[in-house]
This record gives sequence, structure tokens and C-alpha cells, in this order.
Amino acid sequence: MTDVSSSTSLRTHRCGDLRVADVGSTVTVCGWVAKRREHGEHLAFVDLRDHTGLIQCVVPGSVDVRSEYVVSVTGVVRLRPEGTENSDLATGAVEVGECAVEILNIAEPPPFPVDDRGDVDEVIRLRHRFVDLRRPRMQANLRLRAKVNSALRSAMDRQGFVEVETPLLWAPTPEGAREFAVPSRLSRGSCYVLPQSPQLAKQLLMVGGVDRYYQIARCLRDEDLRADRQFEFTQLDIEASFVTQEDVLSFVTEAVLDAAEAATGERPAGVARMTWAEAIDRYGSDKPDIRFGMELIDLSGVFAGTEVKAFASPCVKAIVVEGGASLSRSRLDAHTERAKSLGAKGLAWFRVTANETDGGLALDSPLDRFLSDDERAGLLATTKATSGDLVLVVADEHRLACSVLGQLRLDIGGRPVSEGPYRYLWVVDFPMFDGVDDHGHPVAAHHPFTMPNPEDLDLLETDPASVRSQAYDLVLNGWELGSGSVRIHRSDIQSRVFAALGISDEEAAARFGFLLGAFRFGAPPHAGFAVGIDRLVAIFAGEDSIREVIAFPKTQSGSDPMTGAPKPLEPGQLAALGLQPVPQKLD
RNA sequence: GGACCUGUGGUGCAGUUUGGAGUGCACGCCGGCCUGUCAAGCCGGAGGUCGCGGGUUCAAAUCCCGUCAGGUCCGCCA
Repeated sequence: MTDVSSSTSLRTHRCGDLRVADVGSTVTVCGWVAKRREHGEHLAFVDLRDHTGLIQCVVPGSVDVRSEYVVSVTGVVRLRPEGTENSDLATGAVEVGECAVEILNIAEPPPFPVDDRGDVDEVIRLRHRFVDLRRPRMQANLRLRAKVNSALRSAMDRQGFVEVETPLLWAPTPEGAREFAVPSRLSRGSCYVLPQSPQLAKQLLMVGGVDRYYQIARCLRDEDLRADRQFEFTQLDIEASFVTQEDVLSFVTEAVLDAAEAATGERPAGVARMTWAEAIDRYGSDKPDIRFGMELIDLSGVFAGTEVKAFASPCVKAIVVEGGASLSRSRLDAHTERAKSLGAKGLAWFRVTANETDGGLALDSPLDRFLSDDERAGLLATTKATSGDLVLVVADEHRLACSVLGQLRLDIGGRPVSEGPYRYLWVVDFPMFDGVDDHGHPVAAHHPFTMPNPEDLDLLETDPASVRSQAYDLVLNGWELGSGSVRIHRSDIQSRVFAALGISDEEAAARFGFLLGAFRFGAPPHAGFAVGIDRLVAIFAGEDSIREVIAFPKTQSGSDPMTGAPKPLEPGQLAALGLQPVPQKLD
């Protein structure tokens, strides 16, 4: 493989590129000493590593290099002697012989092994991230990420999108995620905020006639961190004019499938689709992992009018754990505790066993003696559970019963997100509102600029909870990869939505005045989406944490073990910004 | 704000349940030997605030309380 970047003024080849075809060539390779093996004063091996891999260099004498020394090695590529080939190395058929070694820089012993064998404590890796990044795993992850970015850009370019950069210093728009504030030096006491996303900016670009915008955009949210969440993350941000939801789904599908193909070498067959209501009902989640079954089963009919107090609820749902009858009582208790911590009043379990006398099925459960014969038969028939299975039942309000069982389904049957196969899913028809705030007003499920489903417009004033929106999520293996919506471009509809949200005209003007003002000057119909690139790359890389695909991530408490951030500012810096620390409250 | 898990030479672990000398394993590191190794091999050596603080005890890596750091999760993430 030829590559214009492989040779430089200091090297002729990259370590991992040397092959039998190079035999006879005099080469110079540069890199880090991965290993030195001395065999007395007449022979030494130096394994040299760069980002492409390892090459064995043979030195006719002893050589005073240590692990991670930076060296330049010049020698002649030759076949390895018969029987000494190393099939574990891509370069294992050859070696660089008669080597002269020039030390470019010495190095202290690394704080941990610079290879992919074994795990190292993450805080130690992060403290020495510059060493960690030399490991093949991290090199592969960074390069995979670049490849995904490139595929996404190319897909958007091809589809007529134009890349536009938007400000990092934006105005506070209190709504949704907590924002990072940046104090202004020139305007003391005032702050910019770092964008949670370029949401408003990209809508303004639509008003500005950009037509199709995209950006690989950094987003910042001051919320608690998780395996799939960092303060800073990166989205493929998209907005387009004169489009419908279907157009957006098509744009994003194209980009994501291109990225998948670039990353994995295989183009996914497509993206499944499901309504939000179906996702909740069948999987108890708005981001269902559809790699496995164990779907929620509705037993409300079976227990309608039941005498069993625990099941006297609007909704009775169940999951079947195949072979789960062998779970110990302590495991079942743990699941019950988990269900309670998720808000359920309790968890009923039924072990399904073979009835020894007639060969039929029997239930083993503390609740069994309270069940009528019809309920017992109905439970078995509806769940299709068989001998050796375990049936877990939650009775509650519909949403709660679904979400609790959905979580138990993942606890019991879930697999790491990065484990194949990749199952992409569009979740569509999200509700417009989700829950109510302290004042009893509905809360926007997506954001307040989301267009309601036209069929449900007239429910805005009468039954807001049942209004569907034109909002949609992309889900992969149970992770939310991104979300988007058709936006409201007409002020009459926007006013009705603000009214439903309990946002007054004055409040709306104060928060989003610049956007609403802009919309008076000719806002086209528009819609958009944003894909979480960290999550996408992590899954492609086989990683279960996005930290593994970010060069310099933060810990769960938001610190950086390498730089020590966050740190107090010098008094002078504080003064220049007009800031004064407030002493910590003592409890 | 909350739940759970983890913290032992540079690295990864065992030891903690049932208190008894910083005991052990692998890697790395330092020195010596070694002409075909590749997780090289052989010989020798150095390296410890058992995260930190307090308590119980004749005695604490081990039990108790607190605290710090890291992780997973709930809340939070329009």
C-alpha cells in the first residue's frame, strides 16, 4: 500500500508497513522501542513501534536502548531465517538487519506496559494519556474515529449539505441542560455560555437560506457524567429546509450507514422503525435494545378484576426469563429491590415447573395460592412460559410498569452495547410533552420548537399529554445515538406550544427573542437531527465507554488526572473577570 | 443528592470472610551472563504511608466510623 505520508525527511518507511516485497531495500524507520532482547555482545533484537505496528530490528552487537526510547534505525530489510518467522506480527516474515541505531530521545520507563495485554487502572492511564495513546488499541480507536468523521462528512457533502461553524460563545438560554458559563472580561458580571448544542444557531442558518447545514460540532453540557456521557461531546449536527421528517431520516440513514460501512467494512441492511408508544409497550424503553427478545407481555386482561391485591392496578405486565426458575431466592430478592428502587411497589415472581402428577405446568410463587385457576392458566397461556422459566410481573401505572420491567429486562438479558450484531432503530412519534413541571405545566419532551403532529394540533389545548410530535430518535443496541425533529416555523403554532408549556409571551421573548424575531423575517419549514459521534465510534470500536474513543476525556467527577483540571484561578485572573469566590457552605 | 463496587512495591493480582512479623505470584525496573530471540532464557538485586484519618484490640492490609479518589447505576442529561 503506497501512502504519500509514509516517508518523511527522517524515515523511509513506517514500522508496520515492511513486507517481503521490501526485502533488499535499505530503510530507515523511526519509533519507540517496544522491547529489547540482548543475546550477548554480538546480537540484539529491538522491536520498534510506531502507529502502524512493530518491526524487529537486528543489531550486530549490544545496543544501549531502553523501553520507549525514541530511535531511528537504519538497516536492510531481509527475510527472517527459516523457522524464526513470527506469525503474530504483520511484519513477521521480515526483519531489518545490520541495523545502526540512533537515539533521538531517551525515556523513563513507562508507568504501565505500552501494549494491549491486560487492563490498567483508568485513572493511571488518564494521568499519562500521552503514553496510553501509544497503545495499539487507542491508536486504532482514534483512527477509527477519524475514519467515521470522514465518512460522515463525505456523506453530507454528497447530499448537498454545507459545513458551517457556529459560535462556542453563545447567550444563556435557560432551558434543558445545565450550561457552562464563561465570564466576560469586557462586560463585567455578564457571561457567555458554551452551547449545549448548536440548536438555535442552525435554525437561524435556515432562516439565512443555507438550505442544508451540517457541522461536526462540539457540544457542552454541565450534567453528571456516565459511560456514555462527557461534559464535552461531538455531534454530527444537521438541519435542512423545505424537508419533512422522512427526508431527514433518509439523510441521516445514509450518513450513518456510510459511517458503519467505513468503520466495519460491512454496510448494515437498514434501520428498523418503531413508534415511541410501541417501544415503551414492548421494551419499556424509548431506546430499546432489539438485539434480543424478552419483550414485555401485557397481563392486564388476565388480571382484570382480580382478587390479588398486588395486581389490582391499571396495568399488569410481565417478562419471561427463559430458564430463570433456577435463580436463587437471593437473586430474586435483588431483582425485587431493584424494581422498588426504580419506583415499583414490588415485583412478583413465578417459577414455572412441571407438574409431577399430570405433566402440566405449575407455578412456584408466594402469590400462587392467591391466584384463581383462570388467572393461573391465563398467565401461563399469555406468557407462553414453560417449565424452567421465570415470570416477573409488575403491576402499576402503564408507564411505570413498562419502565421497571424494561430495566429488569436489560439487567437480566442485556449485553454490552458494543457486542454485535448492530441493530439500528428509528423511534418515531415521540410525545410532544412528558410529565409536568412544578406548576403543573407539561414539559417539552424534546424542545419547545418541536412541531406537533398535524393530526394532533387541536389537542394542544384540550389534551396536551396525548399530542404526538414530529420528533424522532436513532437507537443502536440500546444506546440513543441521536435525536431530531421537525421544527415549528410559524409563529401561531409556536405561540400555542408556548402557551401549552406555560411560557408567557414575555418569557419567550426574554429567552428566545432573537430566534422568534428572526422567524418573523421569513422562516422556511425546516427540520434536523444530531448524531452522537462519540457513542457511534465507541460501538464500532467495540468499547462500552465513550472515554475510550476520546483522546483526553474526563473522569466521572469531571476531573482530568493529567492536567489537574478543574483548578482554582489565580486571584488576578478572578479580578480581571470581576469574580469573587464564595466560601463553601458548611453543613 | 442517593445506591453499590474498587483502592496492597512502577503495573496487574492473591492475601481481608475467621485480626497474629509487609507474606506470596506474574510482569516491569537495576546489575551480571547469553549469537536467533520475539510475553526470550539463566543468576542476583532493589523497590511498600496496604488511598488517607480516627476508633476497637495485647496486636489491624484484615473489624468499626469518617474521608478522598476511581468506576457502574438512579436522580439529572429540553
